[in-house]
Amino acid sequence: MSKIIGMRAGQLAKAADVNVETLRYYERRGLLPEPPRQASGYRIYPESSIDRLKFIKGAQALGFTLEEILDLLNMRLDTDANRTDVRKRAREKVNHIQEKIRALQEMEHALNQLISQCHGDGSAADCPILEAIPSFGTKDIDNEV
Amino acid sequence: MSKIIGMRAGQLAKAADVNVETLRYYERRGLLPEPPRQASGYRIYPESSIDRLKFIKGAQALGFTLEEILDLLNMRLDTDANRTDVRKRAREKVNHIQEKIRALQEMEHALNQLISQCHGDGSAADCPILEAIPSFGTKDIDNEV
DNA sequence: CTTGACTCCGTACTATACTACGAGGTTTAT
DNA sequence: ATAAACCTCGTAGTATAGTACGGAGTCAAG
Repeated sequence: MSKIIGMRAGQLAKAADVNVETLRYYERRGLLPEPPRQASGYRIYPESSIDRLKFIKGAQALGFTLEEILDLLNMRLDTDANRTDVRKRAREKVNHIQEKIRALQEMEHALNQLISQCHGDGSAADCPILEAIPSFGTKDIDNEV
Repeated sequence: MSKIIGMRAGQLAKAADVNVETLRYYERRGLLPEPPRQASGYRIYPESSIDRLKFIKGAQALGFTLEEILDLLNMRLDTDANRTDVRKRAREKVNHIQEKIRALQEMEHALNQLISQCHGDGSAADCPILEAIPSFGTKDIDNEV
């Protein structure tokens, strides 16, 4: 008797540090493909689901919406699109990501300014942050991927 | 007769590309300081409000919550905290930002992989993305600032 | 001196992304 | 074989971040 390899909802949820309900939610949203079922109806997830969930969580923390993440994940599956299209869309996403990186670097720089300007151990009343970064936020960073 | 310099809600909203209602919402949340009022009760915003709003919008697009942004903005105003504390908190935020940058760079790398692997002009069926980034998402990036 | 655009306020509604609930069936350890 | 633990589903509730509404007051142009 060969046992089907894979994990159940609870195990996956624990491994990826998400709520079990979130798995169903992502399945509905198309972020997590419908896994095979046991005779009982129980879902059996492959190990790779853990990485997929971590990818989703990571991308979210970077300001991508589930919609955008879906788009990222499905890029390779869009068989209607030809490779020229995929490359074009990928390049757009790269640009968008570079914008985000640039903005984060400005923020990092501003905080480092704050750290160096805010020396000694007195009151913090005069330590600036927004003032340290007049350039930040002047370029539009929207969430379009 | 000297006129009070500043802009009204509608002008600020337009300049910063946000909804007028959002201004009131941010005011309630403490993200936008309560501006002075005209005799009529109309708010008069200083020019600097535009930058503040753009900062907020930019930070949001990078995955920061309003709560976290408030924390960033108020860092310099926390007169209870001493400079040693502010520096410590700023360093934590810098680390967090560096994590985000690193993750975005991985994503960028993965997309560039996709672009180079997905050459020619045939079907996009076999162009990978998640597969191109086995390492992505293995390190936790939560939203704690 | 009126008309239209703008602003005020409280409150209610919406979208996104979960998260919980409850009734019932399944699996597993004792 | 039975109880604890787990899973199924639809549906309902929550948190965050706006966004809209509507009645009333204000301001500027004609």
